[in-house]
Amino acid sequence: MSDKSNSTASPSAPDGTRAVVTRFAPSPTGTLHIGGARTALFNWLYARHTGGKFLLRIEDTDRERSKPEHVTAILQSLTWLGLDWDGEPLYQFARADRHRAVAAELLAAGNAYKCYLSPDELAAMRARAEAEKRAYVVESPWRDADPASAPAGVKPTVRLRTPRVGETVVADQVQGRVVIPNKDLDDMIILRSDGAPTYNFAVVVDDHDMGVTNVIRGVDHLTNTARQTQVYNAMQWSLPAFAHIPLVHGADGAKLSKRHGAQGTDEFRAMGYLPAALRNYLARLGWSHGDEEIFSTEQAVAWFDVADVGKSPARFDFAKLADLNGHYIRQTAVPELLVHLTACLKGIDALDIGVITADKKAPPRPDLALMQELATLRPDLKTGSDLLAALQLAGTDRISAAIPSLQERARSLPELATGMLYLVAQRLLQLDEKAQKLIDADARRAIADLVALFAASPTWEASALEGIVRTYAEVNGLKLGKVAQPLRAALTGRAVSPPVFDVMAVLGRDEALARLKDQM
RNA sequence: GCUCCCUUCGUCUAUCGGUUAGGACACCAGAUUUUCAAUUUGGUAAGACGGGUUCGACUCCCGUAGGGAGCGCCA
Repeated sequence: MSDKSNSTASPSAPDGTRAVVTRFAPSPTGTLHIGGARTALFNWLYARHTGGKFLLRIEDTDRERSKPEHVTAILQSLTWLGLDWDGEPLYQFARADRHRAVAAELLAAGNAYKCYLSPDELAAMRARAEAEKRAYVVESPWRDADPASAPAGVKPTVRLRTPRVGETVVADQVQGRVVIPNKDLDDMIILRSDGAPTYNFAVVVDDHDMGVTNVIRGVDHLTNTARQTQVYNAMQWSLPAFAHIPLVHGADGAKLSKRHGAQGTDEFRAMGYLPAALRNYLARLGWSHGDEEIFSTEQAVAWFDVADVGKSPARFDFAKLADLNGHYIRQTAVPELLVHLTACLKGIDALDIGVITADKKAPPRPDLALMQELATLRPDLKTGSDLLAALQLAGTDRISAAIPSLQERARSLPELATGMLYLVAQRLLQLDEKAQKLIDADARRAIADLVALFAASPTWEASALEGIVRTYAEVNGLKLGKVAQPLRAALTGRAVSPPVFDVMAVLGRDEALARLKDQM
């Protein structure tokens, strides 16, 4: 991409219109925000829908805050989400010479000028504007001053010479026609005094050079677009189509932030959401296709259009995400689920269990719930990786055997793992309060009777074991629950678990009998 | 403060001047059930407010209120 960055025309689509090129342009100052993930998703969906290209640009011009590890993390998150990009990511900082060259063109054509206003002078102007309750609009005296009168030894910024009268119109595919009077738009700085290009300028040059036809980004960039439009006009470049999508808010309606429990895509992975579920949820947040709620990525690609994106901000609803996630967990085949589970457990390593649990209004953290449960059952296991190792010790075939009965009740991967804890529990099992209550004198007698019957069973299949218990209950005039619940308590240490006979089958004859005998 | 944007059940949304205002999540109740889920049946629940325009407004216009975003030599 970058080697032919001066090309202005994008390839033509078969029908003669320009082929669509979208881009996602994160700045690597942190991990991928969930709102950014949605922006990326919309760009990706639109590109795939139209058969166009989805490009990536790393906006790393802030040398202080940009970090290579953030680039890696962002790319990993996009990959995890299944959003593949075309070509190599473009690094904005590497293109500073090109940006300066365009600035020089603008200067030569008289569309930009050198401004010798100092930061102090600007601060004073802003303070005055605030005091007089006016909008802060810089009117540089250098716009029309004689360059010869420039102060010696002062490095100027370069400002765009923008129209003083009239208006700049953004024809937005989501927001509609947004009109901003030019008098409210001051002459933006395109080159800092150190020669570094500014964001609003670099974006235009890059979008143009990359052949971007459709800019889909958050509404927080709407006013930037007016400024960027002025750059396009000054260079006589054709404008891309703009679509400014509403932001994602937390449950309280404020912009999504740390206080809402999670905002990084990596955190959602640790919480055990499947990429397919997150994709489905995110797509449905602000966009709709009739009454469709659950749809495959292929369907989303087939249906997606920026015209169907709403204008109002949407609140993030963890309950709905969890419901969707449960759906996708049930849909996923065991081997694939195992892959996701492994990755998820590894991600729980660094999490501090002590944090976050205080706020009642905070969204549920299945990962933390898992760790708390683990702390009571196996205090020796401290991290998700420890648990993973313990599970692997129990045997992959056992894990696989345990999954089918668990996946239909789990709404997240950590929940799935929580349901597996009976596998790694060690004798003597620590029964929780509810489980202890289930084991009374009657229960002990029943367990003793059943242990004898089980021991005599030629097979250890769930159906056979169930037959034994059903017959026993019937003969003794007991409800099945009266017998099955104590078994559950003895086998898992909990009053809630997957079906007991599945549990017994997964544990195997020796371990199951031993746990039962422990409670006689 | 200034500029711009938004407003249908608790939440995400459908509706594109004529509907008993639909769906999904959540919630409540019933069925099913060895627990929890899953499944299934049913239920509660909405056009912010006030004016217009119109035979007729959730839908178009104006105002009010509430909410959001932007106002850097950050991105």
